[in-house]
Amino acid sequence: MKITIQDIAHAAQVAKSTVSKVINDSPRISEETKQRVRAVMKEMNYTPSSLATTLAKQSSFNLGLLIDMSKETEYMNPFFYNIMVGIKSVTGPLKYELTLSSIHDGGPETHFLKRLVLSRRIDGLIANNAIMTDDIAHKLNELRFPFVVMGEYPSAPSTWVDYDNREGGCMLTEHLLTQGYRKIAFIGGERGERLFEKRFQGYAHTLRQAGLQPNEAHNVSGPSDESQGCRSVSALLELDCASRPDALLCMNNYVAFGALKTAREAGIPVPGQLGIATFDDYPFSPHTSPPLTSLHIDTLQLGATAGDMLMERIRTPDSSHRSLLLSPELIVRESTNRSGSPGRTG
Amino acid sequence: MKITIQDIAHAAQVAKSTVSKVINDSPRISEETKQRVRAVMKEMNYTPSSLATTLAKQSSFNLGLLIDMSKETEYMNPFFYNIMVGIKSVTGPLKYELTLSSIHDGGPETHFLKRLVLSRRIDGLIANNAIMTDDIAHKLNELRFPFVVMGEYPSAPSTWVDYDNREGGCMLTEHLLTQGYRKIAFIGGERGERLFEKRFQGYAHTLRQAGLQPNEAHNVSGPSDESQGCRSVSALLELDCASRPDALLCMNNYVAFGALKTAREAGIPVPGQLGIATFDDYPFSPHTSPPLTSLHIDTLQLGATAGDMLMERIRTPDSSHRSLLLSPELIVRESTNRSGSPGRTG
DNA sequence: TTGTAAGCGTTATCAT
DNA sequence: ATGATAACGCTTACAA
Repeated sequence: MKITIQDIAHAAQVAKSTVSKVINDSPRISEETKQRVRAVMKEMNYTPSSLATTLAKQSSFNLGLLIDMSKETEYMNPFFYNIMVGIKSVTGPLKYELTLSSIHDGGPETHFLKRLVLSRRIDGLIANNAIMTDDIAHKLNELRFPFVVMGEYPSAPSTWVDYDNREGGCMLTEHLLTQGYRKIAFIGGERGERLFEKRFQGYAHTLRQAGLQPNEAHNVSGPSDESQGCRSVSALLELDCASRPDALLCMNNYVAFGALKTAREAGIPVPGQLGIATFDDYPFSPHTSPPLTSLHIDTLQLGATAGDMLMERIRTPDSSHRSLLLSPELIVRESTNRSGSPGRTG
Repeated sequence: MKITIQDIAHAAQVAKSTVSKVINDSPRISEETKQRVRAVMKEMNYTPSSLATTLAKQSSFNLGLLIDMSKETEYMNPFFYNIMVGIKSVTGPLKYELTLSSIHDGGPETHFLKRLVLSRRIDGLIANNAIMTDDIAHKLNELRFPFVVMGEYPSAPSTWVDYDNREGGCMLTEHLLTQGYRKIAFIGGERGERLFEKRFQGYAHTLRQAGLQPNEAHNVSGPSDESQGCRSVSALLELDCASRPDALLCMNNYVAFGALKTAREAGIPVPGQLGIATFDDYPFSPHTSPPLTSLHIDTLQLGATAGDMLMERIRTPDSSHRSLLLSPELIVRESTNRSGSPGRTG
């Protein structure tokens, strides 16, 4: 037998509307009544039904986090927990719950738009850019439904946050140049991948600023995994002294790990003869020998920012869209530390 | 202007109760009427409000996944995504949503029991054993609220799943013995840690079965991180030939990584002079040189099983509690491969 | 300051 | 096979 607002009203000798006002701490209720009603609520161990509240208030106080669980994006897996904690850290205190949803849940029949948005199960949505489409964005805008995209999404009006991958490319390249490296190769990733394009842009830009330019011979694109790192280094070692790189910029930890391993096997001293820097600080960077200079992304911060932006859109759904690029952090470690040594390679 | 069941009723010239029956595909409605009503619904782009359905049905069709976000358990972080996908893979098709919750959300004032359970926001709960207490378990049982614990939880009546850590300890030890290793040290972890106790039990048991026993001199407990792996190996290398171990069983990948690194620096060949096996296959095991023999835990399967068990409890809340130990998988790699060589160490 | 009554959008129970 | 009507448990004008 569960107790309702009605029961409290009876027990406290007031109308149920009065109880409701007490629950919501309305200023038009006397302190005395509040005390009494609260006492009764506590006494009877009463908790309002969110099912009813939700219907009456026409708001679920629930947010959606939408991802595509069918593809295991290398990206989401390790970072998901942090992103989620980041989101909750700002939405939790505001009493919002967070519902996880995969686009393809419940069969292709039930699009998430129906399942979550139109059915009013959620008040707002955070979605990865990997699953966002212009259609969806337009539809959401049309419905004036609050949403935030995680990851750049410039192709349709939307509010999004991302880390600045281009700037990241600049930072790493800049660092390598400062350390005296001059022939820097970018390894891992392929033309057409959003992440690669941005990062490579930053790299190329910074090189040109320094009066250098990407060496065509260094062009070894491919998947961003360990074996690609190995292959890249093997290939680059074949080059003649003049064009052989003295530093590597890696797409991620796996590529860097493979590169480091192959370099070691080839007897090339790192960082002495070959500097290695990489995007991401997880999972290997702090652990390798030598530890890798890397570009750290605060995924907790990313989630928190997405949460902030979503709350703002919920408050003011008609405000204009905005987007934000967060700055990554360069973590300098031994793999690029050539300070002191003039470091001529060849 | 959002359209309700009433609007559909009008447009289709039927009572709203009829529309409701069509929505729920009641058999007492003529095929003809169904067609017509469905057409209208599609036409008007109608989606039932889950807020209303939920109140009428007295069920939220929502499950809770409860964790403690304030402590970053090494455990949850990398595995969270898989666990979650596992849960969704079984609950999603059954039309349940999954709500993530931290125990401490919304201030200490609002206990999750109130926030989620008593308020009826969720129909069932999956919780990590790290946050479960006997109090909570009793309370949930008292409320006849369906819940499943992830990780062993024998101290109070509950339904739980876990991987069999004791068996894991047996499997790894057994494997090392089979490879001809005889002086096996267990490194990483500390007395009192649930995980350590179980794993160590399996290890010790298998040794004794083989007529051996844990060498007291091998006792180097401590945190389960890389530096502990390094320290342990350094310490063990100090021992005289007789008691120096010929194989290591590591609490996790970080310990193993540290051990491997130190062994290499000391010029000890792995697996020739020292075999190394470890719990967990993430994040290093497949990538090290040599790759590590490890005990893999299918976290997706863990989530899926928890989901299954929860659905069962929701269907039959009064069935008796049960618990399940899943078997881990041994992945043999080079770090323990001494086949062919008699492998005497000293 | 408190009470009355009409929603909120469904489902469920009866009649018909 | 369909329709009225009462729940479901809370909020919110509007009255008193």
